Parts: sequence; structure tokens; C-alpha cells
Amino acid sequence: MNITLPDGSVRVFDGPLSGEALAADIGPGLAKAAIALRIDGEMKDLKTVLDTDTTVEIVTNREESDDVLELIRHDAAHVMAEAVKELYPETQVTIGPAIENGFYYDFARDKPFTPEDLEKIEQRMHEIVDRDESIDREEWDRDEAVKFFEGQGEKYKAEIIGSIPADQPIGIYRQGEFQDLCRGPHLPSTKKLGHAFKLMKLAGAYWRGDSKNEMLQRVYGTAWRNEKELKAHLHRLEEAERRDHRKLGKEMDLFHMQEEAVGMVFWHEQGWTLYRTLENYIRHKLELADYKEVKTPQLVDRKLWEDSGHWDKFRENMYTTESEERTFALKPMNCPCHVQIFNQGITSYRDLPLRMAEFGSCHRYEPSGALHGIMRVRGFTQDDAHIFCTEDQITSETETFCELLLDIYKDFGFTEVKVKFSDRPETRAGDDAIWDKAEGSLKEAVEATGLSYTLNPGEGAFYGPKLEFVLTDAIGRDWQCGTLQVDFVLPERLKASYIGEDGAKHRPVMLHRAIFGSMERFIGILIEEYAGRFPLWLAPTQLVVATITDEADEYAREVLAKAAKLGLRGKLDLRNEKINYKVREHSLAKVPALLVAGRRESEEGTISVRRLGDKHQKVMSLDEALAQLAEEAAVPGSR
RNA sequence: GCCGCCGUAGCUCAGGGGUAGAGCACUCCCUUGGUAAGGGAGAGGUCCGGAGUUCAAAUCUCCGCGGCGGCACCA
Repeated sequence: MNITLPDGSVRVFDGPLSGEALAADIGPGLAKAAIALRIDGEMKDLKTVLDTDTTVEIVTNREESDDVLELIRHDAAHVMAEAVKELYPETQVTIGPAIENGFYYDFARDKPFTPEDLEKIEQRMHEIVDRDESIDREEWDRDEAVKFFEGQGEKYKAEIIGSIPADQPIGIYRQGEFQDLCRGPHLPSTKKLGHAFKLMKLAGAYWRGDSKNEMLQRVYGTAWRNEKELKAHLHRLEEAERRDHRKLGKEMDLFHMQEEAVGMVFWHEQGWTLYRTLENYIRHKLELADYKEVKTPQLVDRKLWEDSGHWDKFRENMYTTESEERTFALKPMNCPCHVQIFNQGITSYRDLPLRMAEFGSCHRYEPSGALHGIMRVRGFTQDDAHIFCTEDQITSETETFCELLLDIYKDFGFTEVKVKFSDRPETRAGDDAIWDKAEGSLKEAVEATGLSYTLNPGEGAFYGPKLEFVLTDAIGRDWQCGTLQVDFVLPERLKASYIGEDGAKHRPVMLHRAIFGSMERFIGILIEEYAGRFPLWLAPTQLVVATITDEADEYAREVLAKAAKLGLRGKLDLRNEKINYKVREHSLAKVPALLVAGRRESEEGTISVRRLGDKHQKVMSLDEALAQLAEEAAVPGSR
């Protein structure tokens, strides 16, 4: 039998042998480091018996690959389950996969785990690693396996086996006294896991991800190749905490939220300045892209929502109020209102595509558990627009939109954007023929843009399929910001029409689209992206003029006035404090430019400029310094 | 909405059945200082809300509300 190694060398053996034996045959160092095999690019147990001529790569714990991390994390989950079964035998185990940065395992148990329990479990995991238990795969008969797990009181495991397709083997991995249903692969023994893991948090999770099912207890952990990587990961988490938009929002006096208006933002002057800067920026972009801005009512009779289909599907999530014996709803979306504008008068095909934009203030009664800072709120403003167009225009409008979106994201440094394609959900409006058409044209359109995207099955809006443009926050959570949705349904339900070239009435298609998504969410993302250190054009306070002595007060006022004339947003700091104190304070407040004026500057007409993050300052002529700042502060796309 | 943890001064947090604590911030006074905290004094609290246990509750119990982490949801 010939075994070929990745370097091309061939080893000849008389009979079958395990990967472990192969590694030992090559060398003791390799045998020690070996943790798995890779055959045809696929990870296999190190103990897999090789019995035909094949090419085999021996994977070691030094390999820096996602495969290795996944293997380690999956084993960590198993070791955790073993520890839990030893400490709390009445607990049932369910599933425990590897995830990004770590792993989790879901347990079923009446008593909740406490943080102290976590410590004990982690301690026991280290012991299990030190025990160096051999991990061995067996294949069991399906009925026998079900009987075994039921006998152990493990009803979840038995249920999982029932859902494994009949043609797939039932793999059971055994380590010590612990046996778990698993596809594998796994490490050859618990010792190979090492000690670079840590249990992180406790959380609830529904069995099979369905809120109708019972809630299990999920324990999250992180696991790495070695201590150094673990430490680096923990350090990254700490860093991320410092960027949290909720923390920075408070520190930088941007906004606050309070009990009397849960899920709604109180914008303070600083935050509102940032908000307006963004709004003006994108308004200008939309004007250039031939959008027409409108404004529609926030409170609209339920009849319109019944007609649009929202009342049917989202009634529970809409705020309503009674007046004049009628029921009104705070608008959760702008689209039905935009159709009302479209429906005024008669539209010709010559008017299409018609791009109707609105900074629409919307309210949705979001589940309390969904709220998160200003990223997920109940009152928000969409940079919304609806493009009324013909079917033929869907592709070109999609391409134009994607171009605009990427151009805008680039101005904020977002160059890597995840794109998801979400198709028809289970409950939806419109028949299958319409959905076929909508999905087909969106697919064609996104292919035309050349963007790479992933499929998100069943996640579309009730009226149409959508593209989602996803950005990531400081600690790696994904947030949908931009979106483009193809809608054949609402124009039908709300009876939108235009006169075609043939003189007959036709239904337009609606493209729902947003770039920031919600102003609130996008600002949250920006705060975390920049860690509060905004580029000059976005910074609410762009500069502070600080004096060294009160002899410079008058000059400082002149400096600020000149800056204001150039459109720069500045503040004055004439306080009776030392310059060290002022420098420290404004640096901590993340003010991008500190202009220091002392007696010297006021006499010479100069200014000492200290930029945020710099260790040193630069004395320049006042006019030159201000001109430079004004140029840097220009809004992207404004020149 | 569900599970777990948490709620003390403007902020960050300590304390814990018997008079409410610190640092920073704030106010006033001294200091006019050259690039990340000059010195002194002072003011500041429904210990999230309600009920219960107790001679006595910020502290223990229960019920709310809110926050945080997940899950579910996200037109």
C-alpha cells in the first residue's frame, strides 16, 4: 500500500495502518504534534485507518488554519459536556458546535447554572484534559443508539438521531465515561485540546432555535491553539468594549436614552450635530443621483395599513392611537405613503424611474429583548427611498443603486461589505409567479453588479426578495444597514399605475432601498468604527480654542470667529486651568484639533495646533492653520 | 417575548439588617500656568419603584420597571 505525503514522497506499507501509526513512522516529533488527517482536503480523525493507496496530510496543532481551530473548539465543547455530566449527572446534553472564536453547548436542566458553576465546569475541563482520555469513534446501529440515549435519559440526543438521514452512519465518540453522538472529526485524545480555553457566558437558547420549544441553557466558551492566542482574543474583547457606542455616546455627550421612552433616542447637541452632518451629506448625494425628496405623515389611518398588508402581518408591532372614532397607526415604514404621492395625478412611463426619497421617522414596537443601544430601537429614521420603475429598469436601477451605496460606504472607510440575498419567506403576499419574477430579476440584477453575495433563504420581506448590505460592529456583531427590495406586491395592493407607451395602464415595480438603513443604527456603527475619533468632517466639535493665560482671551475669541466663518465647528476654552489640564481634557473628549493661544500667539497672529493623537504641536500662522483645517473638514463629494 | 446576571451621587464603582462611602465631574477661593490631572474648601443621595418579613431594610423575600449578555424577532 502506498501513502503519498504532501511533499510528494511515498511511503510503502504491507497493510492498513492508522494515521497515528503513519505519523509515528515519519517521526516522533510529528507523532506528538499530530491532531488530525486531511484527505482530499477533508479533515479526518487521526485514528482513521488507511487501507488504500492515498494522499494524506498530517495536520498538527501548529497549523494556522480555520480547520484546526474548528477541531479544537468542537473538542472543547465535548470536554465541557463531559465535565457537566460528571458534575451534574441529571443534566441532559443536546448540541455543541464550534462557532466563530469558540464554541457552545446547550444543556437541558431544571436548575439554572450559576457563574460559580461555570468556574467549576471550567476547572473540571482542565482535569479532563490532563487525564489524557483517548477519544474513539464507533459506528452504531440507529435503533440501538436511540435505545442507548433514551436509557441514559438523553431524550434530546435520541431526537437528534431520529432526524439524521437514514443513509448516514450514526457516529458515537467515546472519551472516558462520556459518549456523545457526533459527526466528528475529533482530536485523538483530550490532552491534545490543551488549556487555552475559557468559559465566557451563560445564556438561554431555544431547543432547535424555535421560540415555541423549551429553553435550554447555553454555555459559551472560547478556545485557541495556545495561551498566547487566547490572551490576544481576550484583549481584543476588552478593546472592543472601549468602542461600544453606548459607552462613547454617553462619554461624548452625543445622546441618551431613558425609561420613559424605551427604545427612543434623546439626541444631545453633539450627537444631533453629527446626525445633521450625515443627513446633509447623504441628501446631497441623493440629489446628485436624481432622487426627489418628500415628507409624509407619521400618523395614518389603519385603512392604509390594511390595504398595504402591514396590518395583517405586523399589527402587533405597530403603535396605534384612537381619535375621531378612528384608529391610526404611527407609520412603521414609508412605502404606503410614498405610493399615495405616486398615485396623485397621472404618471407617464416617461417619468420612470421615479426615485422618491424621505428621511422618514418610523416607529415599531420591537420586542424588548431586541433593543440594543441606538442600533436597534423603536423610534428611528430611515434614509428611505422607493424607486418606481418598469420591470425592464430593475437591473439598471439595481446596478446604479449598488454603485451609489458602495461609493457612500467608501467615504466612511467601509470597503468590505457583506451582501446577502434573501428570498421568499413562508408567510408572504403575492402568488408564486410574482415571486419567481421578483427573485429572478433581483438575482439577474445583482449578478450584473458583480458583487459577491451569500444566500439567505426564506429571509425576504413579505412583499419581495431583498439584498441586505451588512456592516459589523466593534465586537463582531453583524447589522443590516443598506437594503434593496424588489416589490411587485405593494403597487398592486395600493393600485399604483402609470400610462405606458401603448397608452394603457400598467403597474410599476417598486424598489425599496436604504443606504444607512436607519440614521440611528448607522451612527452607532460609525461611533464603533471610529472608536469615537471621527474624521474632521464628521466630528461634532471640530476644534477647541484653548487659552494659556487670560491675556489671550480676546485673541481666542477672534480665532473662533474666524474658524466659524470658514464653516468650522468650534468651542472656546477660556477656563482658569493650566494648559496641561485643557490638553488632557479635550484629548479625552476626542476633539480632533486643539488650537492653543498664549501671549506669544496673540502678539504674532499665530496659533499652536495640536491634533488628536499627536504627541506634539505645531505653531502656524492663524490663516494658514484655519485654511488647512477647513480644507480637511470638507464634506466628501462636496467639491 | 424567553433564559441568566445586574440596578447605590452627574459618571465609574465600593459597601451591606442599626447615622450613606471613594475617585472623577460640579460650585467657590487661591493660583496666569506653554501642550495629557496645580492647591484648598464646599455642595450633592427616594441606595430603580411597590409590597412583605423584622424593633429596625439600601441590605432579606416577592411583584413590577429598566439595563446588560444570549435566544427568538427584525416589514
